[in-house]
Amino acid sequence: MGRKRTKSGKIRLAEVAELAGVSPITASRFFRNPEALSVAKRTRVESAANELGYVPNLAARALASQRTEVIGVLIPSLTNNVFSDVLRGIYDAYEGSRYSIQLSNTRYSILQEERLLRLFLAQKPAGLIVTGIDQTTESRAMLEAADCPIVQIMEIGPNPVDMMIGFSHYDAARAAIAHLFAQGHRKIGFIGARMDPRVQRRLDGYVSAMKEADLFEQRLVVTTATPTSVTLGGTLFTDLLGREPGIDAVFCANDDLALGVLFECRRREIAIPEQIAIVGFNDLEFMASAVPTLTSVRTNRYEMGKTAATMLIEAIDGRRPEQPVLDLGFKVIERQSSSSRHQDSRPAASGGGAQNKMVALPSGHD
Amino acid sequence: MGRKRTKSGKIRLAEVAELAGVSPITASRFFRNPEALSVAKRTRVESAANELGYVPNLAARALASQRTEVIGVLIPSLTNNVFSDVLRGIYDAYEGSRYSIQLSNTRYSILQEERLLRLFLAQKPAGLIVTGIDQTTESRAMLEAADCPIVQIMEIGPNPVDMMIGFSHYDAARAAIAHLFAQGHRKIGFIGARMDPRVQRRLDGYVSAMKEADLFEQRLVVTTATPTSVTLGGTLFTDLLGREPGIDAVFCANDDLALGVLFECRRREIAIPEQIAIVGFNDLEFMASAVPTLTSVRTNRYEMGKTAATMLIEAIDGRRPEQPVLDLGFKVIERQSSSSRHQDSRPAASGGGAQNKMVALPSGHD
DNA sequence: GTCGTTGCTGGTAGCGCTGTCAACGATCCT
DNA sequence: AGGATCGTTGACAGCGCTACCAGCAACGAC
Repeated sequence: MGRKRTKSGKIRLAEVAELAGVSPITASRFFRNPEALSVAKRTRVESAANELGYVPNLAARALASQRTEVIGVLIPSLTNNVFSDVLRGIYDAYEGSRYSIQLSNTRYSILQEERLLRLFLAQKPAGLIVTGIDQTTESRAMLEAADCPIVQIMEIGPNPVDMMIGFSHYDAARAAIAHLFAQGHRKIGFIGARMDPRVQRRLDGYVSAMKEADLFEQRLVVTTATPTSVTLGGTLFTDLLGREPGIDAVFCANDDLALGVLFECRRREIAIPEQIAIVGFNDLEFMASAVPTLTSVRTNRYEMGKTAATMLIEAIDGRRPEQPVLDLGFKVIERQSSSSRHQDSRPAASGGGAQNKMVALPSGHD
Repeated sequence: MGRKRTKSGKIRLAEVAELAGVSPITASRFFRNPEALSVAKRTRVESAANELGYVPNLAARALASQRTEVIGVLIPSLTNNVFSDVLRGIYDAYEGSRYSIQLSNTRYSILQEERLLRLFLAQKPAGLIVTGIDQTTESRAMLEAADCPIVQIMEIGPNPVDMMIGFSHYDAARAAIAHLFAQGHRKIGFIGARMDPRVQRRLDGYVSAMKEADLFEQRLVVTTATPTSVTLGGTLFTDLLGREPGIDAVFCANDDLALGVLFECRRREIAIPEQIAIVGFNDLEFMASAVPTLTSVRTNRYEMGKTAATMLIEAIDGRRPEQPVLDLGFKVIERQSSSSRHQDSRPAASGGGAQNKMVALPSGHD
């Protein structure tokens, strides 16, 4: 009871209050809701805090207030370029806000995701960002029972838990195939790696487009559960050529694979796009400077992360978006690898909310 | 005072203790040091906790124990492949441990790093991982005053704050140039982007090697503060060719730039390696499957992250490594792009602790 | 002049857990 | 047998902050 000022050299709120000549609770309010103080006390507390170099104890705050200022982020991979762009957007959006990010890696396992979710929710996060729409039943139940805002990112689908931001991988794949059709290609192969739910939906889009044109054959599809890589692109393409030497185009489920195909074609002296056209997915930076330049489906990954984080913060602060489901769309960027005219960077088909407009959830494909 | 059992439906340690028929403090000990309990009580508490689905309140624990189980990680970039590999190693090492990771992005700014450090240290982290050895004086002082283990990663140098794990970028660059000399190259250009301290040291290594051979010329060096990209590799290479058309090799400060150079050469129909040899840095996955395959300096990024995290946890638990500075070394992976013999993947020079052995800090270059 | 009403401030009482120390029986040694 | 030691357990008192509610002055409406 008799303790006073710094007991172990560290500055507590009580010290700040004492220096400012106010009660601790008034000093506390200064940090949470400065407007509630009179201007005189506000400046007194502020200068006292600065003078002492006060930094609040987050653990004490969390314990007393029964909530944390932590945002949980669950992503499947730290390595994949796609997620690093999303993450960058998320971190950028939180810059300067009072929230901090707790990142965890599910390694593409929904069981791992469930385990992490349980851990996160026990600490009462201020909000949660989760990847995709394929949670376990248990995870889904926990998410719905959670009393914090939640954003699902990377794709859109029916029945959002709360908010959702992404685009239709299915439609994007269909647009890529439509582009190849428009260029006169018919025997179009598909190569995919990892085959997580989003890659699977790209495959579904490919299959549906091919079936509609009555061109689908199972042997045009080569996939593997192995994580993606450039080298793997070459391997899968070799496999595809072995099964069906007569293909005239390849749709790659991501750009790493597409680059691998490019190199494999070079190795085999296959002319691109004359003999085989290539279309990738994600439009990573290198696609535009490859030789030949590579067509890809551009996705707005950075914006996705940034917008998700922004929406989440707004929702935490009580300002829920009028439209909780946001389709960020995609755009087929036509380049030399699929253009008979050898032109560069002509935007072709696009879909969803490509102009970053808020749009209603398009009727899902399932 | 009169409260009892779940006040708001949530399970506290007190509930677990009550169900197990022990005092709260005994239940608390079960989670921190199970060996201190008799086997009978241990199993009783364990089953009670499982039955109730107890999850400890981390904020309360942190407040009461005056320490957190959070490891702070400060890295300059989330986008750069190099750091995502390191991060993956760090996250893998923490998997299953009781620590959690708090990641922050300094954006290559040592002032930002200082700000973040202040924030982190105020929360009494269990340990800290920081990138590089170029902190501000203020940051350095804070790190030295911190009462938690600290690992500096990515490079090694004199005067570690505490522990250190990395390799000599200077020596690695010298080895790359030595390799090019051995292949008969003399007019060797350097291209570099971002020019963070580690890239700068690679440049220093290049300069010293060239000067020793009396081959250095300022116009062979093209650098920019712009962040790296494949496209930028082509641009810088174009610039270099403009200044000195007679170059016979390029040492690229990273692999993205090298890939850009490869494409630019293809565009200009410059034969690799006959007309110009290319050497990259980091040995990213795609280097081995490019056409031609690209020589690079392999660095052990994943191991670096994993080992750093492991060392840190050990140190937190009181088992300090006998050798606090660990040189993970590098290896020049010779491939077609710099080999007159057109062979693939012949390891050439290597340096530092390339065999993952603990080695003493080699005498620094500065 | 009285009665709200508003704006600001402070006191009290914990949030859920753990550090410290004391107490206890059991075990060991001389 | 007596004392010392060890292993195990529990009581107490906070950790630093905030939720809640009460108090008080200033003000306006009637």
